[in-house]
Amino acid sequence: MQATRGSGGVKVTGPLLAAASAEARVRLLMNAHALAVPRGRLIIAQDAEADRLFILLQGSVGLGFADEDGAATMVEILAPGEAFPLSAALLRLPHPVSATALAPCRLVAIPAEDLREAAAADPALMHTAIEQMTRQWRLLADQVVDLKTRDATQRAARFLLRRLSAPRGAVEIPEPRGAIAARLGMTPESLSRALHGLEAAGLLRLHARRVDVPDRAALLRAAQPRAGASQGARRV
Amino acid sequence: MQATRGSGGVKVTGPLLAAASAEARVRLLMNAHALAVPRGRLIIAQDAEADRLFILLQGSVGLGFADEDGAATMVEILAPGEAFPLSAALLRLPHPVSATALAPCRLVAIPAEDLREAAAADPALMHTAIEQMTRQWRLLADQVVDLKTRDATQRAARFLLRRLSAPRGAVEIPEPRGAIAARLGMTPESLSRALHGLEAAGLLRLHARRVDVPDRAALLRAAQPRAGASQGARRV
DNA sequence: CGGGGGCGTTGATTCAGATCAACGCGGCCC
DNA sequence: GGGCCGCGTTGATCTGAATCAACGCCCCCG
Repeated sequence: MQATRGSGGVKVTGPLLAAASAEARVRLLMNAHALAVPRGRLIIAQDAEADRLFILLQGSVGLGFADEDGAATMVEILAPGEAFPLSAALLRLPHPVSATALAPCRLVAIPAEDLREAAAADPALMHTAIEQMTRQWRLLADQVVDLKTRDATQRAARFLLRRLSAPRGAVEIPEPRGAIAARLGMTPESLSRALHGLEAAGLLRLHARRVDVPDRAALLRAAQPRAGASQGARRV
Repeated sequence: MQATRGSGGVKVTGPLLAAASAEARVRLLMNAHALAVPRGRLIIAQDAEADRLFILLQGSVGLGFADEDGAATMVEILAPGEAFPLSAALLRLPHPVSATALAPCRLVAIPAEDLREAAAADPALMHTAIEQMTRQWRLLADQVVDLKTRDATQRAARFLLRRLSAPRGAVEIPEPRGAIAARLGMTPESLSRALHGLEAAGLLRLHARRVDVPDRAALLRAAQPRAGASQGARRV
C-alpha cells in the first residue's frame, strides 16, 4: 500500500517524519499502512507489546490507565500529528497505557522494527524522538501542576485554550464529555458546570461538539489561579 | 579531581553509568566533578540552560515548577541514583523546572557536552537514557493517576510504600514535610493528618525523620482506592 | 413511526480537604 | 543561657467538588 498518503488523501506528516532524512523516511514508510478507526475502539490494549508506532493523522486518541483495582483515568489526549507509543516502540517494551479512539481516527502504523532501524541510522530522527518524549514529559508535568493548583473551572478553561491559538475562534470538541472530564480529573457533572459557568460569564459559547471563544485573552485571564492561591504551592 | 569516587568515598553509580561502555564512562567522568549541597539550596534555576547533567548520589532533590502567576508545585522528588535533567542536557535545552536540595546532597556534575558525545558514540548509553526518560514519564503518569483517583491518605501511604521494598522496615524522610505535601498535592496540614491517621490505624509509627512500617502489606491495602471509587475514572 | 438507551445536563446533599488560627517544640543565633 | 523563629501539629470552620438522583434530548434500532 502506498503510505505517504492516507486513503483519504491526507498527507502523512508530524514532527517525527518531518525530521527524518530521506532514507529514514523511506524505511519508516516502506511497510507502513494507514488505517481508520471508529470512535470508541481500543487501539492499543494496556500492557500490550509495542510492535507498531502509530501516528495520528485525524481524530483524537485518549491514553488511559486502568489500575489493577479498577480505577481508570485518562492520562492524555493526543492531537493529530502525535506519534505513540514512541518510547515503548523504540525500546521494544510493553506499554502500560491503553489507547482509545475518542473520535473517528485516521492513523498510520509503522512497524516498531523499522522505527528502531531508522532511528539508529538517522541521528536527526533520534534527536527528534527524544524531543517528542521530552515534550510529552512536560505536558504531563503541566497537567500535574494543573491538578495541584487550579480548580475545575480553570482546568476546563485551560483545556480549551490549548486548542485555540487564534485570539478568537471555534474549538472543536469531538471527544465525549466524560473522556474530557477524566482527562481533567473531574466528574462529567463538574465539567458541565464549569463549562456552563464560563458561558454564563460570557467567556464562551457552547455548542454540541464545538465551543466558540469570542476573546481568548479574557478566557486566559479566567484560567489563572486567583492571587494568593496556594495548595501544593510551597517555597522551601 | 578524581570523580569516580565522591569526596565522601561514595562510588559514582546509577543506571546511566552502569550501562555505558568503558570508553563512554571515561568520557563522562573525565571532566566531571563532585559537589555537596546543603538542604534548601537551589541546584538548578527554572529555565536555566542545561549545561551539566547531575547524578544524585546521596540526599534528595525536588523538581519544582513555579508558574508565571506564582503558583509553585513540587513535580517530582528524586532519589539517589537518578540523573537530571537528562533530556534537557541531551538536547541542550533550557529546562523549565527548578531543582532544589530537599536534604543535604552529594552529587556529580557532568558537562552536557560530554554527555552528548558519549551518548552519540555509545548506543547502549543512548538506549539507557531513553529508558530513564520513559521511566520518568511513567512516574509522572502514576502521579497523575494518584491525584485523580486517590484521596490524601492513600497518596501519603503510597508515597511511603515506594520507599520501602522490604515487607517491613523503616523509611527515611529527610525532606521537609511541606515539600512532601507539595509533591503529593495537598497542604502540610492534610499530610500531617493523613500520616497521623495511618499511625492511629496501627499501620505505621511516626518519628522525626523516619517512619517505621510494621507491615508493608497492610499499608498497601490502605493505599488502594475503596471499591466503587470513581472520579476521573471512565470507561468510554 | 415509536420506543429505548446513552449522553449531557441540572438540582440537592454530603464530604474531603483547604483555610484560618493557634500552639508546642527544637534548633539557632545572639 | 535565653529568646526567637521556623516547622510540624492540632482544632474549627468553610467551600469546591463528588455523590446521588432525576430529567430532557437525540440518535439508533426495531
